[in-house]
Amino acid sequence: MNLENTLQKQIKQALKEIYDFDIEQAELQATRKDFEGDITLVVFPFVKQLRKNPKEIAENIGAYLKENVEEIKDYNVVGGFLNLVIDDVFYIHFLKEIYDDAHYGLTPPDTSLKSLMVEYSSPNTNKPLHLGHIRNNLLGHSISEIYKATGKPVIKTQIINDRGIHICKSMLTWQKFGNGETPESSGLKGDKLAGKYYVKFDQEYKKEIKELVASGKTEAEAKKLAPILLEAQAMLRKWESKDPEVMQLWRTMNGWVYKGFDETYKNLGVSFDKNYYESETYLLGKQVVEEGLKKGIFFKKEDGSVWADLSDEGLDEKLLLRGDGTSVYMTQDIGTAIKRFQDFDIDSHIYTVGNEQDYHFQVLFLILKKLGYEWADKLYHLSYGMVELPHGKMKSREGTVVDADDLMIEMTNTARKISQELGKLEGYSETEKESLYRIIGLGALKYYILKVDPKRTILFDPEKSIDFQGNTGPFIQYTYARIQSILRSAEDLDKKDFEMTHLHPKEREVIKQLEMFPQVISNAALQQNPGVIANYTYDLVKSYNSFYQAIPILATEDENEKVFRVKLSKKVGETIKNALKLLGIEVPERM
RNA sequence: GGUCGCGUAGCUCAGCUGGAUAGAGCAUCUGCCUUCUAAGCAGACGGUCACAGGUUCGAAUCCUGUCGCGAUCACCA
Repeated sequence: MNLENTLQKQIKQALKEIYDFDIEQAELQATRKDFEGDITLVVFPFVKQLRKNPKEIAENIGAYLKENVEEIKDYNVVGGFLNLVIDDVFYIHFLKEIYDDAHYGLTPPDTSLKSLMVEYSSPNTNKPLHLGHIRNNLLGHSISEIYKATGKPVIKTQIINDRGIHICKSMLTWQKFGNGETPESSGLKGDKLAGKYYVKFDQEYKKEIKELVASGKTEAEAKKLAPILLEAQAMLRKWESKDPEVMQLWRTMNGWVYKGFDETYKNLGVSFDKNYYESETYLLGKQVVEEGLKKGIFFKKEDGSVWADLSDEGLDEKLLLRGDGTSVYMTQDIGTAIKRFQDFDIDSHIYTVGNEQDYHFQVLFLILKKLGYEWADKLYHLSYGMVELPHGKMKSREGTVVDADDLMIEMTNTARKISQELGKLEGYSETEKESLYRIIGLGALKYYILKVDPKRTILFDPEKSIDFQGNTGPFIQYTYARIQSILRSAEDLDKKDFEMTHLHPKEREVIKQLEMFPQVISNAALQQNPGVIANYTYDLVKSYNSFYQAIPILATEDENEKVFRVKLSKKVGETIKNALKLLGIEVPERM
């Protein structure tokens, strides 16, 4: 039983015995730094019913707890706050207790639970990944890791938007202007090559619009009549009728793109257990919608289009099938969701998708509920804010995107530059150094993005580099490296035993941070917010650094204390590593 | 216009399931490397928690309204 539970129980007992009063839950919080104590009970909530003054209640409970709970050494009362002082021995025992568990805080996979599916990334195959995708991927990957750490089995997936007019645009311009260019012949990554022709399409399209407007058409007409657009639309129709030549081109170009994506994913450190392809799933929802129509859940309009009426839920009517019977985005997502619950033994699903689609998911979940799927209540939209540049949103057609690959390279370069200036890597081979620069550079990038609450917009200024000092990934990694340095010279001290009864305040502070880790993980899962882990890790590291700087470790005279401090350091290092792993951040042995 | 989200120090962000005097980092300034890695530590400066009401013993946190920013309300995905 942990301390918090013990206290809850004893406080209940105290109120019962002293005042014959029952409570559900006592309000406990960490004691503010300016007061003596570790845990504080807020007694205000009882004041009204007990008709006693807060100070008196707090004094009585305090005396009772000091008497009956061995971990409580002392107490003091400030206003309606009962500050409890925990015995150092409790914290010392606590460290001993968790010391041998290398997975402290992490719950092993509970195979009796059904899995959670997490969808993220979900790119279009006509252009490379950019900073927005990086945020998406990091969030999806991290939330998967966090759930796993709570014991929940997780299946990671993406839906690849591999069909549609946007892909035909790239295909068409490649056919017209590409002269057979391939990733091999051009040295370009496959996704970059496809993206190049997507941009080319837009340029040609704009040129044609200009010409049409010059010849007397209105802008609106010109946009519809531009020959290159008509050609792309014709290509899409050919694709839908499985024209062999178009299919061949489509497969080839998508193949290039997948290879490019794989490289980016690998560099970013994310992966998927199962890929879904829109070309294979886009027709899935139709049947379900037609059945829903028969059951009267949906309705048909005069032109034959099918709709869901969500006005009872305060929303509008939503189109599910076009007048010509073809499906729309919503129809596909209905089908895909159902298929996923058929394909896998899952009971819940998280969609990592930008907040511009909040409405879409609100509607999707409602419709699935109307269709009677009991799992509809366990669908979540992990909605995150856009990554904006100083001049607004990124637009791939206008070339104002921050490319994912370029950014990762740039971060690695910055790490290299800083590291070389500091010059602390004597004895490392070039390969080791390069690997280290990558770990640090990506650590900075990932932490920078994940520490922010997902729902907030991130402003990214390419002119200002991402920090490597202060509340950053490298600061945390640096602390880890420092600890490893100590352990390398500590010989076998970390395996010895120690006896102690008193702690330095800095030591206390560090152990108190360690104690919070399991709770932090479940909080992060509950809030679906990796930032909770990031901020916790930062606090842990700050308290460790303060300890590190204030008191000697290896130079400690007393053998017991020395062993204790080495073990405390090792445990902090382990926890940093485990916490950063939840963010997809690696940890260096030196830096 | 309807709906949803956001607004905390010069900048970037915590805190928001109500509790004590609102916290970090960056930037600016002061100290600390002949002792375990200075990507660090100790400290100073910096706030009308957008604004106005309300609920409460207590509000940055909950409710209502106003203002500002953003998203969305496609037979696009």
